[in-house]
Amino acid sequence: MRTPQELSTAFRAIGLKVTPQRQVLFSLLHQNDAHPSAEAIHLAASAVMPGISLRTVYQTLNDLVSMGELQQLQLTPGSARFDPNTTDHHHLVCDGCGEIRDVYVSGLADVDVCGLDGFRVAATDVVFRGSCPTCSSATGDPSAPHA
Amino acid sequence: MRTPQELSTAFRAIGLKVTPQRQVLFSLLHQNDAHPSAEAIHLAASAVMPGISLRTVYQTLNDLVSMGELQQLQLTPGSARFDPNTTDHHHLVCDGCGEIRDVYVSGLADVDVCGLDGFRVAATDVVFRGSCPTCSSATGDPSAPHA
DNA sequence: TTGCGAACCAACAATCGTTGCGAATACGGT
DNA sequence: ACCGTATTCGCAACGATTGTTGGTTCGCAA
Ligand SMILES: [Mn+2]
Ligand SMILES: [Mn+2]
Ligand SMILES: [Zn+2]
Ligand SMILES: [Zn+2]
Repeated sequence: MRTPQELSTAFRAIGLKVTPQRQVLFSLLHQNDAHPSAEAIHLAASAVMPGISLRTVYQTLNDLVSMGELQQLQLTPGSARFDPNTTDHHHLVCDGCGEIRDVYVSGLADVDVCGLDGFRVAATDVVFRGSCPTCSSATGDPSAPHA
Repeated sequence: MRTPQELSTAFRAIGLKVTPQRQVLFSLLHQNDAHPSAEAIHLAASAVMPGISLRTVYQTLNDLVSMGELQQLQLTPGSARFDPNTTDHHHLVCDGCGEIRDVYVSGLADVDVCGLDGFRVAATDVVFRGSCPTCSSATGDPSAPHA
């Protein structure tokens, strides 16, 4: 996702107005690597601008997604997550706490894929599921310090 | 997923009963490679057993998932898809029609993953998104025959 | 500065996918 | 056949997201 300033310009360029609400959302999303849900963004926005409506948050998130500034992820059942990181990256999902982290994968082009007869691949998403360090140490860690 | 017969035995072994509804679901799911939604399964089951409730379908699907006989996939927003194929495989998702197909990937162990500091990976899911042959030929196919 | 139209909000209602609940029913070990 | 318990099913409720409408605010181009 581009900077709030650049997004303001981009919004105006396509006839969308740059409102205070949208500016708050721009800055909350900029370089946000937490992969927040709409609800989480609304919560954070409410701290800065009390009264901002959840409806407006969804509206703006959808705008950003269709502009290609934001990626919408559906890695688990439940609410969608939003990702301003539009570089080529993939994700770690913690089954324990639901945290999502960025991960960078190289050598993907070398894997051998069997079964795509005629299917045209536009994007490849790799999702690693498991436990984050916090959740790992909390339970069932065979490498935990003694008893 | 095992055969309906084996599932019946497995259900009884853990104190679950083998009802006609469940038997219908067992046979509809066995070797089903369509990655159906709960709704789709309910529809198919209704043809065989009119009156079977959607609630029962969800109930049994959940049982099968927690027994490890069925995989639950959430590859897009919307309804979950269920997959009796428990072999090591991955998926193609058609953005056009929503079809999901199996695909087999080898050489995944050789990719270089950067950024998993302390994260414990239990499973890796690869999702290829694009267009199936049908949807490709329908629109925007640069290799389509003439006009 | 003014004016048009876009965006906002509040307050709902509605949709979709899924689960909770409770009364009636049926499986299956004895 | 009997009985305890699991299962079924219909309906209500849920969480996430979107539609609507009417009144107000406000960006921004002229
Ligand atoms: Mn990311
Ligand atoms: Mn599959
Ligand atoms: Zn965790
Ligand atoms: Zn298709």
